[in-house]
Formats: sequence, structure tokens, C-alpha cells
Amino acid sequence: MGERLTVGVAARLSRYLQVLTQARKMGKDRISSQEISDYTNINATQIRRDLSAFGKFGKRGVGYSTEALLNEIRKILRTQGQHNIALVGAGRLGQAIASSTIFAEHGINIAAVFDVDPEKVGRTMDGIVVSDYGNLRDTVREKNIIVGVLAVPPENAQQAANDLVDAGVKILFNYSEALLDVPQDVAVHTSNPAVDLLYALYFHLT
Amino acid sequence: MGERLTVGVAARLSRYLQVLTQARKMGKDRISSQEISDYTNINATQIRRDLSAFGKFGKRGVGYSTEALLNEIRKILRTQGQHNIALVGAGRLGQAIASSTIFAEHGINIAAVFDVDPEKVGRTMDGIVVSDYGNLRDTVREKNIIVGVLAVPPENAQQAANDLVDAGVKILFNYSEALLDVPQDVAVHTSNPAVDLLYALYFHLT
DNA sequence: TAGATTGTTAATCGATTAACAATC
DNA sequence: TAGATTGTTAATCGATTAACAATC
Repeated sequence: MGERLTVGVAARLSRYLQVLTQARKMGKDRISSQEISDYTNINATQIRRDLSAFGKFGKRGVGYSTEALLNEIRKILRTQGQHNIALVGAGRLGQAIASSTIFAEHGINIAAVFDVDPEKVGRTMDGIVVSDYGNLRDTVREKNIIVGVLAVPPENAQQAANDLVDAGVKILFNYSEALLDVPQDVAVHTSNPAVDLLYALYFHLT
Repeated sequence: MGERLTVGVAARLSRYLQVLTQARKMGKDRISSQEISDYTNINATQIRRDLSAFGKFGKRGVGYSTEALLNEIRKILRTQGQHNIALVGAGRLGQAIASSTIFAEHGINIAAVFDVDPEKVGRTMDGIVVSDYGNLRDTVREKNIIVGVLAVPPENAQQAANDLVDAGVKILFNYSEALLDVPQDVAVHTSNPAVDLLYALYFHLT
């Protein structure tokens, strides 16, 4: 119980969480391992195996209760609380991120948005006032934010990463193609649709 | 040589490709497996192992030639040509995607953008004219597009997916949190930053 | 009861890692 | 030569899958 999950298990549980969240929204009370498999491309046996390591959550012949399983996985992943994150960049990508329900749905709150452009500073973006980039350090420290999302042009990504890390951020989401150099104790997640696409194309072409 | 790569190998090679592309831009002529490891969090031994399955691309004591390795991996992944994709949704996310250099850099060309909003149709977005959503089927067929990117609100994602699939698309990138039901021969890649974040937080909190 | 789906076993395969000789 | 880094081996661990009894 107190043991740390392996990287693979934690990644898969996160994906089950996403499917369950959506299934609940769609009004599905029950879901089978096969249905989760269809949406995630993770083998149904493995899903049952992953879950049964933590308890007997399902009913044979019936499946899993969407709501109950959601809560069990949240307990396992310890993601029941609210998390504050900082968003750097109020351009089109930053606006798209701020207006998405994708974070709010999982208890993730965009606590601050920063931009260098005086035109954007002070404006309200989906309920959040854009702060001047100069306030980044103080705000991130005050609010104890440990997650930063970079929605800036690639040429500014390293500088923004440095400033976030200086302010205490430990997890960075990089939406530019730039490679980031960060201290060992900071985790960088780079999202690159082009890379995923090349990979998907390989399997289509072969 | 003619054998199909496993899913894991293809995914890793795609990531090496991304690192090499950026490293070349930064003017690095040579790169070591350890450097690639630092950027990808993939074990350096595994990187050397993956590469050596296809040939002896490196020089002991020196590393790999960035340019030469880039070309070798492109050959292995068969991603040397140009690929046309269709983008659905010219909102903030769609605009962010269209203006990004992330696709162009890997030979991926946004051949068409569609939107239902008459305000947006006809406008030029980063060099691409936004087409009416009603033309989706014909355009996708004419241009033989097999990749569709969904940058639409979650409530419209399934409809857009259906229309793209009807028109012949085989690979979908879903940037909404919606779950998509598609035929077996269509691959869906869902990008959900919230899920990645919960997973990243787990390892930070434990 | 009949049908469906879980929980679990067992067997296989790929990923991961340490270690180190080869060699630039 | 000395230092660095590849290519490769060997050992271990986790992922994957088929199969099926248990049971709802």
C-alpha cells in the first residue's frame, strides 16, 4: 500500500482515470475492462490485473462501477485534492489552455497566467487576470506553485523555464519543440504532436 | 530490415528524432547517448541498443553525428517525405496549431483547415485559407488526407471524427477530453495534459 | 439457468540496467 | 597514451497475452 507505483502502472492508472471521468459525464454507471481497453488501447487483461493489485473493485459478469472505480484510482494516485498551476504565455495556445475544461475537470486550477506583452497584462482570460511576467517569481513563491505550463514561443522557453525553476517549480509542461535544460530534480514533460504523428504514420504505412 | 518495429521501439525512435532535430538547430554536430538520455529520460544503454539494432551509427569515444543519425532514423521510420494533414477547428487551439513550427519541422503540412463558423471561413490563418466545414468530405478525399487533427470543443469532437473517418481519415489526433468511438481500423491519439499532470504529480508527491 | 465479466495463473516477450571490452 | 563513449552481453524485471475457473 505504502509502496510507490512503477512508472508504467501510474501512467496507465492516469489514463483509466480520464476514461472514467468521461464515462461518468456520459452517464455510464458501469464500465467493463473491455470498454476501457477500447478507449485506451491497453489490453483488457492488463487493466484487470492493474486494478486487482489494489482490491477487488469489480463485479463478475457486471463490470466496474464508474463512480466507485474513479474514487479508488484517485485514492491510489493521491490526486483527490486541488492543485495550483502557473501558465506562462497568454497567446493563442495559452488562451486555448486557459479556456479548456480539461484541467478543471481533474481538480487542477490555473492559479496564475503570465505574459510579457503589456497589451495582454491586466486583461481577463477566462476568469483569470493576466499578470506581468515580472511578477512571476514572487507569485509562484507566494502561492507555492510547483507546476508550470509553458505556452511560449520556442525561443523563450528556456528563459521561462529558468525563471519558473528559480521560483520553485518542480514540474514543467513544455508545449514548444525546444529542448530544456533543467536541474536534475525538475521533471519536464514535452508534448510534441509531430513526434506522435510520425510514430502513428509508421504503423499506418507498414 | 523489412520487419515491423515494435510499438515501443517506434515510439522511442520518434523521440530521438525530435531531440536530434532540435540539437541540429542548436548547432550541435555531435551528440552522445547520454545527452539524448538527459532530454528524453530514456536510459542511455537502451538508446545505444535501439540504434545498434540497425547499424553502427556511432563512433566510440565520440558519439553520434547529429545529421547522420537524424537521417538514419528517418529512413527506419520511413518519414522522409511530406505528409498532408487536415485540421478541424480554427479557434484558439486551431490557430495555435496552425502557427506552430512543430509540424513543418518534421515535414508535416497542414493541407486544409475547416470551421463551421462563417466568420472564420475564408480568412487566412498562417498562410492557409479556412474552408467551410461542409467541404471537409470532398477536400479530404481529393487530397487523399489520412490524418485529421481535432481542435474542436469536446461536444463536437465525435461528429467531426465521424465526418473525417467517412472521408477516409485513418489517424485522428484528439485535443479534446472527449472519448471517441471509431472503427477498428482508425487510430486515435488523445492528448490530455491533465492526465499527464496527475501522473507527474504522483511521482512528485511520493 | 445462461451469459457475461472478473480475478488469477502461467507462459512468453520486450524493457531495463549494470558492466565492460572495444576503439575512437 | 588517457579519456570518453560505443556496441554488446547477461541478468532481471515488468508488460503482455491466452486461458479459464469463479461468480455475478
